[in-house]
Amino acid sequence: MRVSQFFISTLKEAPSEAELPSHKLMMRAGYIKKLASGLYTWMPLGLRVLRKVEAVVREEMNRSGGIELLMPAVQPAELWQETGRWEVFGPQMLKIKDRHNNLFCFGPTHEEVITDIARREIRSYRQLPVNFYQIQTKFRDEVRPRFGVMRAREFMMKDAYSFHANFASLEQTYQVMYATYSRIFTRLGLQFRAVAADTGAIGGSGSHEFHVLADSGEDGLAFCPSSDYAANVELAEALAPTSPRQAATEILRNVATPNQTTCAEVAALLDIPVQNTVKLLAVIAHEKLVILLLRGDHSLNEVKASKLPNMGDFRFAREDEIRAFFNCPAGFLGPVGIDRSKTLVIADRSVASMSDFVAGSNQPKFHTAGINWGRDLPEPDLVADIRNVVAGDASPDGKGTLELCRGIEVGHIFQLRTKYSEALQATYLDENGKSQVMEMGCYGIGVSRIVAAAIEQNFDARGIALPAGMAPFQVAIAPIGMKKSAAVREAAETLYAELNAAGVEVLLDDRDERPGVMFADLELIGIPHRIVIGERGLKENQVEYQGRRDDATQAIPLQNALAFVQSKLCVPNK
RNA sequence: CGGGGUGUAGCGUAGCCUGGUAGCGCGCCUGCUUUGGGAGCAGGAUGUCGGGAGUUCGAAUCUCUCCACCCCGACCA
Repeated sequence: MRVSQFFISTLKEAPSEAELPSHKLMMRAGYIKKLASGLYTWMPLGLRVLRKVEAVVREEMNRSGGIELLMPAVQPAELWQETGRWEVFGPQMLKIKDRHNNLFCFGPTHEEVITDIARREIRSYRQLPVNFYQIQTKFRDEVRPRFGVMRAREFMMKDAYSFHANFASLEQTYQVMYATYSRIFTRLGLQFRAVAADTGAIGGSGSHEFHVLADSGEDGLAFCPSSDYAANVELAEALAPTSPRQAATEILRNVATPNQTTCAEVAALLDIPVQNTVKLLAVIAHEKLVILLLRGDHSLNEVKASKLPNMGDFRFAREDEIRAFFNCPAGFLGPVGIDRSKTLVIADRSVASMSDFVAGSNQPKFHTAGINWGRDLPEPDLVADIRNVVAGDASPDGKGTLELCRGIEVGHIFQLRTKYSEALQATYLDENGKSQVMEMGCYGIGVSRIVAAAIEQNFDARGIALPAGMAPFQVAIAPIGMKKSAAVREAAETLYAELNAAGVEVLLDDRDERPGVMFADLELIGIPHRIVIGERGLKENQVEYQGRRDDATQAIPLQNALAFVQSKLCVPNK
């Protein structure tokens, strides 16, 4: 491709709305253009990258037995009403009406449609298992789209759905998909981690997420370096302390804390470890105020808490609800002296094993110290794991301690079991001629998100430095003074023709720009290999090579340029 | 949806407090020069100052209102 016949639009300054390096660079490199919040055009350059990712995903899906099809993006409401998700999905689903006033949605996912296909097309156990997939645009009306295509409303997804005669078959395909996903992310040159995950709104049993590791990731991950335990922090279990609760040694007393409202501030004032403090969170569950107790340095895990009996969709209590119950402003709330007939006290496992601890007093400007369970207040109504794990916690598999990192979720696989096949009556006849409900799995990859995540992991001060498998072009030729110098022109055109003939994706910068402009653009847009051709070098019969991650150029004989580039393409550019 | 913030040319921004000709850098167009790290000179184009209403002789600037976008939180397959 010649730059003069392609379309490149780079920016020296990133639009002010971009925060993340990947977002800024994708805007600056002209990969994407924003149309509206969460809606982006993939410009020619960015689209080439997107297609590279798609191609790898498609190849690996085909290789592992996936069968590609393409379902409609627009789906009738009736199908969603059958599974009850028309209501459950809520405002995240874009609902639309056609000219006949019939209701549709722009598909946020395709369990309903594919299960409808399965129930119509699959009659016999002989047709199972089968694994359908598609690569297609999804729309989810996110509450807060952000970070460019990282969390866009319209995005490209690969979604696969498998159907099985029994659970063992599902488990087998699930393992195949797990391995396939690992291979896809490895091939794309990404650092990633697979973690056990919560199943969320999609439902089902087993589930794993695949995360590209990046500090800017929106998800917290817990993993154990000395075992293969890894889980989303949402799910990672915080074990109960192994040492039993110590006997009380202190007397119960109020301490003045005139300006201290957080556990850290109180601990600092009293010169005690923050681990000796307890914080109280007041939440409303089923219209009843519930008290959650956490150690001062711990944070609430809302996913865990919402799974407790009667907690369901709880919310934090408002200031007026707190005052009505405690007769005290937030910041000084504590568990001692509470009317336990009107509330439920749920203590985190770590809090339940504490003694002589400090908490609010339910009087402004005072905290209470020397609190002990049993002596100063009744035991908790419920002791449960309701906190997020922290680095250094014991691994739930008992094989070491946990570490934390952050990740960008790029893949998620689920064992759906019969949630959708039952609702939509997707059945088949087994060997005995008996009707059975199909087992189902589903497997998603955020194709467009991978592009952003990969850049998040592969950039430098000069711009995007994607792994070779994802770069928009493999090689760039930058001729200096091309219009003026016949020698330069001829050498550049010859090498360009040779590389094209050899099937290399080569970009010839024939704009006749100054060298600095060409270099800056080619580096910004992330071409892994660059050949510079100038009169200076041609006098010595040489051209220059520089890899995108190299610090310096190296001279190579002109006649070896083709072979040299080809040798570079054979080794991973990482 | 709650809290905070921002809207001025394609991008980045100044001006707003204290009302009076809309400015700068980059980019873009023309010409000449230049050609090994985002060139120089000369000339030029592009703004309904987010929309609407109001106050005023006069509004980018003050007031009200709507909209869009961004950040934090909640939410999230």
